[in-house]
Amino acid sequence: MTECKRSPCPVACVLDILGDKWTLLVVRDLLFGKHTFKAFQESPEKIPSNILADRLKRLEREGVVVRKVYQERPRRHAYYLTDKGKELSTVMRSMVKWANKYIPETYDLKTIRGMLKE
Amino acid sequence: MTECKRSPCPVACVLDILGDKWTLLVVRDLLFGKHTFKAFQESPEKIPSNILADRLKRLEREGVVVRKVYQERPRRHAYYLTDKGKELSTVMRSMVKWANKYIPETYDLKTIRGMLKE
DNA sequence: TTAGTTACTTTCAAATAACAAGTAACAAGG
DNA sequence: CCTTGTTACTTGTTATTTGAAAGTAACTAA
Repeated sequence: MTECKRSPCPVACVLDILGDKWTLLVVRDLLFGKHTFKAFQESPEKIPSNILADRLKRLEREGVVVRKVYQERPRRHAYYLTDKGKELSTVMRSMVKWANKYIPETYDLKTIRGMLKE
Repeated sequence: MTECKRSPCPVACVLDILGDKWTLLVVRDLLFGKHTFKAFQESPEKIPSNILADRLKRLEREGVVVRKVYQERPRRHAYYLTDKGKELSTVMRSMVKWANKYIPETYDLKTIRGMLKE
């Protein structure tokens, strides 16, 4: 079973998992304590529901996220980061540092955490 | 002039610039000393030429890259990272660290540097 | 019975990506 | 000169992905 990736470059491999406009925002929400489909949808960027469903599936397949039943009747699921997922916090923080330095009017992490809670 | 971004979240803003499968590979090549259109095309992931042209334009517009004439007759250009671009090395390194830990058979930075030189 | 909630899936036009081929501006060789 | 080669793109053309809206399933509560 040959794993089919573009190249053995770690950057390319990360981009095969996270290289799009939405995936890392879901990871951000998970890191900030959001766990349900609805909660992700309510974030300020307003991710379309079909894209969200697709990205959650992909993250689960990649072992970044696990899905757990949190309620029977009606059956409802919640999403959690695995250790692999949790360690993306370092990648995210380096991005935040860069953005705060070079992109005007971006909030810092604390402010964002506040925004997502409301 | 209201800047039109999805949200003031630094993660979202970074993804508006780098959130796709190719852009950060061009930045990687630049960090590793590649500077010409042809050199980027020769990297192992084989970026299509129209996508490369588009990404270089976008990176220039975002102030991550500058284009300089390195030869008149025929006129030829080379691309270089600005300070803003160079500081993406920290983001890239955090990705490499994560990939080396969680994605099997990814090379380390030194090996990749070697691959890109040949 | 009707409305509301959550977690999706489906539909479809529009945008984007991938692949192949073409072009411009020269240089070098025969 | 004329052809071949090189670099840096651009232009089609087709394939895939996206995004907005609407629909569905399985309930709960009024």
